Amino acid sequence: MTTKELIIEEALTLFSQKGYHGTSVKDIANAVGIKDSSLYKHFSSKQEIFDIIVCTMENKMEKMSLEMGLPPDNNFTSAASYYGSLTKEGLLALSRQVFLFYLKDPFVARFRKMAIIEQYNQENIYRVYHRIFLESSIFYLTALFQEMIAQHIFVAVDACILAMNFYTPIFFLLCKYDQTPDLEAQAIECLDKQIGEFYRIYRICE
Amino acid sequence: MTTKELIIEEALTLFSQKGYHGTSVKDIANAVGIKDSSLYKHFSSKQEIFDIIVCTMENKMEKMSLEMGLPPDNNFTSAASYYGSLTKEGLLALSRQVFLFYLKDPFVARFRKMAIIEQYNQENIYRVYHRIFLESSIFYLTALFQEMIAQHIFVAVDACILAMNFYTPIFFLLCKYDQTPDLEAQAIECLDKQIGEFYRIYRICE
DNA sequence: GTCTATAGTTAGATAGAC
DNA sequence: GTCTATCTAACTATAGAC
Repeated sequence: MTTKELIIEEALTLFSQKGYHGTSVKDIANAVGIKDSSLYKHFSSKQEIFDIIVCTMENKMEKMSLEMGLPPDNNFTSAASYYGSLTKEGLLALSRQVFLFYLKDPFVARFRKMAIIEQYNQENIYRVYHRIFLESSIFYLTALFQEMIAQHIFVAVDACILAMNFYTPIFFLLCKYDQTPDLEAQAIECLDKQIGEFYRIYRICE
Repeated sequence: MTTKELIIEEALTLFSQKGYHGTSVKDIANAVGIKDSSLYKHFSSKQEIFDIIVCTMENKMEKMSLEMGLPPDNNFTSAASYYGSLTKEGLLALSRQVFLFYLKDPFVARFRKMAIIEQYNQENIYRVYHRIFLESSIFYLTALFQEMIAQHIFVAVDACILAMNFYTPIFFLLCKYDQTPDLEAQAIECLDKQIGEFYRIYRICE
């Protein structure tokens, strides 16, 4: 890893814990193991470090979200069929995978925390955070459930409602168990109950 | 309003927008209309201002949460009967009232934002925020729905699941529409759909 | 690309006049 | 209880040696 990448890395960790203003250039340099003045050979300002993190993570998150969890490709019809073939246990496993990815993936977890604490302060991260965690998720799931309803996998209710019922407990649990990795089992138990209920209500049995 | 109260007031506004480290003592003093040094006649440090806000808001929030929205008294049996008599429109109105209170009440809205952006940095506000917005809400609703199930108002499923299904969309929408008061109608529309669905699924019709 | 040295600014906080 | 003046420390950032 280059020094530049190391700086990004340590800055992300510190920003996600103490926030932008709570982290000094010296803190970052210390974490990297260089003097604060040396840092300016790689970046022109502290703000630039932050902005580059936002850009980098924006692309990374977009890519990860696509690979992970939801669309294997961007074809909703095949995705719907694929998920439709899942048993209840398969659906539980899938939701756990998505939840734990957002909760524990080192990049995603730090980025989410940084975004949460800097969203009112830094315009760029507000947009990215809201797009990824509050808009795209619902948008994608709505389209997916729409297709699954068309394929008679789920009962015919407003797909947006399905998306909300599926995703909002995940979002809530992410916020709730953010700082308590030791309570992961409890989080998963609650998640399983919600997804189980979702399956019970909306899944059309063969 | 005394100067001391004014300081608390302006500090809360600034902390909720720019965070603790993003707000200087001078910023607060300017907002109040005094010199920064004068501020130390009322508080011994910047941290003390923050801590007093947390304590004050903790009590205020606790009281408001009780008055508002949910329990008219702490008797779940009567509360359950009361809410059981609500029509669908009554339930929608109630959920809207709770949502808009958390979203727009000047104290609650600022406190929630401050809590969100300082939760990883200040231990005291982490506890208060999680207790009020992530634990108590679910805990209270679980007890309430438990009682409503016993009274055959709702179908007999795990009351905790009901509480999550009722509350997590509200929580999600609070996060989503925090900074966009102009999109309030859109938020309410989505909330109504979720609560309507909740009513449709779980309410036992006479 | 790292270091030392330092400029220039702002931060939180105190002393003492009124 | 507000002000001016001031202290000390920390901050972002730059200059220049190696």
